[in-house]
Amino acid sequence: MFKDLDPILHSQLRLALVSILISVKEAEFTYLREKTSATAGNLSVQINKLKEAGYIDVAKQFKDNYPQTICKITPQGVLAFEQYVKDLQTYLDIKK
Amino acid sequence: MFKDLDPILHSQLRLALVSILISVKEAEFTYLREKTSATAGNLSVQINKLKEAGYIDVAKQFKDNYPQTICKITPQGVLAFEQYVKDLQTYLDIKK
DNA sequence: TAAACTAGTTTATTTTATAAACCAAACTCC
DNA sequence: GGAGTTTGGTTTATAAAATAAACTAGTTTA
Repeated sequence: MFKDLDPILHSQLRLALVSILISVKEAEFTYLREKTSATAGNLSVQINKLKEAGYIDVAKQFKDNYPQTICKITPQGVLAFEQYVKDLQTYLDIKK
Repeated sequence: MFKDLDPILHSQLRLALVSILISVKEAEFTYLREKTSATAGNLSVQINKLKEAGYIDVAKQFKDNYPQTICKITPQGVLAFEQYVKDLQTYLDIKK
C-alpha cells in the first residue's frame, strides 16, 4: 500500500535542494541559501548528506578570491527524486 | 517559492494515517497498525500527536472484552492534508 | 493456573533537524 | 596598517522527532 519514502529526500530542506538542482542543473551555495532561506550551517550539513548519498556532486573552488561551492545533481539523484515522487503518490492518491 | 510543510504531516507514518483516515472516515488501532506496518508503540505516539494537533478524534471503548481505539479524521485534519498536498507541489513541480 | 496473546501505553534510545558558535580569508576605511 | 565588517562557509551543540524496547492491564487457551 504505502511505499517507504527515501529518508534522504523526505526532509524539507533536502527536498528543496534537489528540486532546485533538478531544474537548474548547477547552483552555488549562496544561491541555494537564498532560494531556500536556510541558515548557512543547516545548508552546509544537508548538502553534505546529499553528497554522501551520491545525489549531488559538490565542487569547491575560488571565485574572485572567495571560496565557492558548486552543487550539481547526479543521475542517481534524479532517479531518487523521481522514485520519491512516485512513492509519495501512494500517500496522496486517495481512492474513495 | 517553497512553502513550509506542516511538520505534523511531514512524517511518513502520520501522513499515512491521515491518508487512510480521509478515505475510510473511521478506523481502529489494529487496522491502522496493519495498514501501516507500524509498531504499536510508534502508532500510539503518532496517533496522539495527530489528536493533539486536532487532526483526528480518538475514541476509546471496549469491544468483545478488549480495549478498542477508534480514530476519525476531523474537518481540520482534512484541511491540513489538502494544504500539505498543495504546499508539496511547490517542491515537486519543476519548471524548466 | 500458567503460558501466551490482545491492545495498547510509557519510557528510553537513536536519529534528525536546526541553531549557535566558530574559522579563515578578504575587504573597508580612517 | 590595524580594527572592524563581510563573505563563504564548517563544526559543534542543542532541540525535536522517530523509533524501539519495555511495560501494563486484562483475556483467552490449554
